[in-house]
Amino acid sequence: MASIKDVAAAAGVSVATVSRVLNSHPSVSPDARARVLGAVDSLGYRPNAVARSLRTAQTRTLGLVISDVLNPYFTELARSVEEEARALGYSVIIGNADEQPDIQDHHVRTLVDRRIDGLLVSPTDGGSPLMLEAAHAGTPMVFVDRWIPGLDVPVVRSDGRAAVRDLVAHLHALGHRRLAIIAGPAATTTGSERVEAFREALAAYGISLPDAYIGQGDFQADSGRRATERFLALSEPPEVVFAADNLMALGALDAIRAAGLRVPHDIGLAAFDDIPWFVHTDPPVTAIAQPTKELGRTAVRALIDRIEGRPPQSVTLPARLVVRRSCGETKSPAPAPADTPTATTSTRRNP
Amino acid sequence: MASIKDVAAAAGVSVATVSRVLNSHPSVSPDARARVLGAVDSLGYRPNAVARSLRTAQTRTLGLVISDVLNPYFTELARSVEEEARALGYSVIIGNADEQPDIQDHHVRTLVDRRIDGLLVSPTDGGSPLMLEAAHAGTPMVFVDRWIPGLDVPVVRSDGRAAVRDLVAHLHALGHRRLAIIAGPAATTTGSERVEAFREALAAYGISLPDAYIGQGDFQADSGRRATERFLALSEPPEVVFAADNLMALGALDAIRAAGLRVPHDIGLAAFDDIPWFVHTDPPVTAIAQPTKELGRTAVRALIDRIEGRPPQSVTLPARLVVRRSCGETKSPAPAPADTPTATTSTRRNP
DNA sequence: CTGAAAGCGCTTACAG
DNA sequence: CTGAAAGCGCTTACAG
Repeated sequence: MASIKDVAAAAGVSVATVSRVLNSHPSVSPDARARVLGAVDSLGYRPNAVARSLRTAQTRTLGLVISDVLNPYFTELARSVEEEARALGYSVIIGNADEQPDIQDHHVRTLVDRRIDGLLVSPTDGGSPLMLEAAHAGTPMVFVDRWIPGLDVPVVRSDGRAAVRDLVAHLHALGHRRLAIIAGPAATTTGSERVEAFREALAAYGISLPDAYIGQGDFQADSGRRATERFLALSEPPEVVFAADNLMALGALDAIRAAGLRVPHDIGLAAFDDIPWFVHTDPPVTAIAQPTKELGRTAVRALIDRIEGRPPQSVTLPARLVVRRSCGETKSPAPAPADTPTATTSTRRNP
Repeated sequence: MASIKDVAAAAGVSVATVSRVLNSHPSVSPDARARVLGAVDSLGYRPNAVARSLRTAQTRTLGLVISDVLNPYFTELARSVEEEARALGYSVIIGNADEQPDIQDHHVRTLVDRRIDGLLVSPTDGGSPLMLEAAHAGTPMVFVDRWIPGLDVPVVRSDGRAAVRDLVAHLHALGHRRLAIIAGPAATTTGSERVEAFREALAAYGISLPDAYIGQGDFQADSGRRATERFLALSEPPEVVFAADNLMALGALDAIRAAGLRVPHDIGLAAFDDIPWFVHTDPPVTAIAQPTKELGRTAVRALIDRIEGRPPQSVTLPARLVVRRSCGETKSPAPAPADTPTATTSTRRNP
């Protein structure tokens, strides 16, 4: 592959001049510029980004470590992050932790070794030593979705508290009183917060959340399945199960179906995180939708602010309830047609 | 951040010795090794991968350019690629082309500029000049899923021909004769091949595939919706619609629902590419499943073979039909229970 | 076993 | 406007 030396030789100038042309430095004669551009063209020269990074100490690359790529929520987040980063002149390298702290650490280490300019993380756990070290070592960092308390790292996330209250109001209006939740790992913020929000919302109706109605999941489908099986085996099973993410909801659907029961006739189901497929499940699933695309964009901007020396900001965006049919039909006024089929493609449009 | 010089100074040795310890070169005295390791530890030193890459002319990084991350098929492919690459000591940088040739080219260019060791591509089009150049310029390259004919680049893909024949046999047995397809872009191999496979399979039953029954899609949900609307507006609409990927099937479901029709009662639906959600749609969707995980693994191995100078091999793996209920119920022997709820998590297990 | 030195491909003061 | 030179952080023959 041609190097800057080859270009300089072909153009009959020094490598310094080639570099200046390449970086649109003003003081280059039109003649030299033309000769360099000609040489670049005929040699098919492309600057070596590795060498450039070594010299300038910046890679124009962002790292994104997410908990699980197979989770459509994170896929959409990753897409929006990459889109915004690209628009701002950065590339992004995605690391998939697969909800495993050691894989997460592997990615963080690799990313830091490659000297990425900044790191976007949705931590899988409460904070491994490596993650804490990275945060303190001064790698510009921003948390998205999940975060680690006690660190001086900006957080971009959404607040589902109000939406969970709306959900509980909806369930209560439908006459449901025995309400259970499948929680995520307590070590994650989204794991514990969603349970707390649910518990508080129930309390407002004088409903308690007994331990038997708290299933311990890990945000993966299998755990949703197991938790639901346990609920169904109870002498008094819940009337509605609220899964703290979409994969556990999928597992819950599996378990309910395997037990020969029907949603919502025999048991209701709701989920945190909305995805296009929920419009098409049997029945369509009532869910809490995060402003995922906006979250990704905002997180990138916050990180780049930090990288470029501007004060970064933590941002919290509201989530909203999308009522469908999986908890039973509302008898009263029809629910707002919030999700026409076009919901599928909403991710393709800018708000 | 500490550099190799700092470590050398702290350990009282030369940078050459530090480098030898880091790369487990045999000829280092135990004493020197211990002092270096101690210094590395106390300084929290991590080698700069950028500098190392510049020097060794290898990045131990693979590029993967896929057509659409939001398509669960590609997400799963990407995951399997990353997993296998990691196991073999490589990182992977994913570029999402979003089915747009110019974005695809952007990623190819960026990846080549970063001097990735090899490129895995599922091309969005018939071959942009840049892609052809990259292939000829000697960047080790392997095509996955889709490929560009006429290039000397190994291809790892799956053959759906037999599965499409099984599908047509299934539809024929159910009494369906008016069969339509929503095709992908003709410029992609998977776009054209699936139509041809379908046409051939129909021919075996003396059924023709009229132009009106070929919807032109682009592998995105919206195009599936529009094509289906057009089918439904026909004076003689098809009895079954076969979507060439899962997103267009989702769009078809939308259109059918919007028209107030039911699947399979009013119209049948089948899809190429199986995904966990198809078990839970209303009704569960009959689909052709690719060995996606295996495809990703095989592609990585082929690419690394090429990178490390071993002769790489093209591989074609068979796809298989998974019968569910979206084309009507089989009256005769119940279909094999190929997809119990555990299908959801099958991607978590090794075959 | 060890170190001095060259060099990977760039960028950027510095001097002219 | 231009070039010679230093240097980013490594690795690796080469000589001892």
